[in-house]
Amino acid sequence: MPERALPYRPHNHDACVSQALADARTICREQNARLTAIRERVLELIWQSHKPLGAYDILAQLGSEGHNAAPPTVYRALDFLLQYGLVHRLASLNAFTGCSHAGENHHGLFLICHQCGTVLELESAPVSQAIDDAARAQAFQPEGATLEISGLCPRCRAEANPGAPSHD
Amino acid sequence: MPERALPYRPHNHDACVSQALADARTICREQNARLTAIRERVLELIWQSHKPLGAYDILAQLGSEGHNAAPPTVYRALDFLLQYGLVHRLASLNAFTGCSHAGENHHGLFLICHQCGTVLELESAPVSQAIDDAARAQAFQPEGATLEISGLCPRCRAEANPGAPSHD
DNA sequence: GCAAATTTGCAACATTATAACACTTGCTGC
DNA sequence: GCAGCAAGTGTTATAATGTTGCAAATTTGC
Repeated sequence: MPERALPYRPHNHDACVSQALADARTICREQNARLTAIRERVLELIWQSHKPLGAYDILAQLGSEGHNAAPPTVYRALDFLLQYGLVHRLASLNAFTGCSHAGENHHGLFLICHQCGTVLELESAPVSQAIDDAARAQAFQPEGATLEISGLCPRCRAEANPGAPSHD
Repeated sequence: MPERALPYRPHNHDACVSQALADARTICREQNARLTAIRERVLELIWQSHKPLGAYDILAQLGSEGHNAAPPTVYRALDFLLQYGLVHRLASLNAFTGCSHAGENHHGLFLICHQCGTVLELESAPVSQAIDDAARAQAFQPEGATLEISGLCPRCRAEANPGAPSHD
């Protein structure tokens, strides 16, 4: 599997989108789930950038392209996409972002730039392990995680402090 | 400093509350912040249990005791309490919980029982470290964290599976 | 084709949070 | 004490986010 492009660096974003859509189609086919036109369109809108989209942003975009949808339409599509792990909801932003590890059954760790809004999803075994240990130490049985880190992405960091070297 | 009682175990909860209020008064005095009647009352309501409270729950409780407040009153009190680290907001629940490490300038890790609603706040150096490492590996500069783990607390685990031994 | 199940459309509504502006309270310097 | 100012509170209205319930349309399995 090819390394995915980092959202921070310029990349052929159309390729991101078509890859995500192709993955989604595969996953849905395998699980006998129906990736209907609306669901696919919502997924595509979410993938239009690496910035999370609110449900009402999606609604507005659908509206501006003639599909006059009501909130439940969007929320149902989002529920479906969440259920199949194709998108994530970012609780700290009330917004949705495309899942870059679709099909891997994971809890992501999200790095959210409060400057430009870009989100990078990571998997980190050490983080998962540390959390699991901490929970176990309290006899707590973890089932789901919301891990959202807010800060400055490398690009915005560089802008804020142009002299500093980049460890990129 | 005495070990704090665990929310999961029966404890003298009045002591939790009065400790929290005393801490709050100290912190506010030190920082020349005004812990007014409303702010203190909101803090007390939040500490009434180890279950997070929604802003509108607080509003309702204030109402039921004759103080007919409007949403901004509650949200302003909450903003104040958040600012001085006396409460935390749980993004995954849209609710507020008392900070059990007030004054320590920290990001908590929250273990949220989806059965009984109880929340335990932890500090975990290994978790913080792992997250910091993961962020740094992406040249991302972390500033704030939302770490909320949903699962089963020991008490509810025991109820769900009475035969299992407790590693308490 | 047809019955059943799933999906979508739609209207209304619920919940969470904020804006704007007037009024009150408490502090500061004199 | 008290004028003047900043901080805090009250009140109304409204914005933003998310859900319920039911009917119509579409798809699926047979």
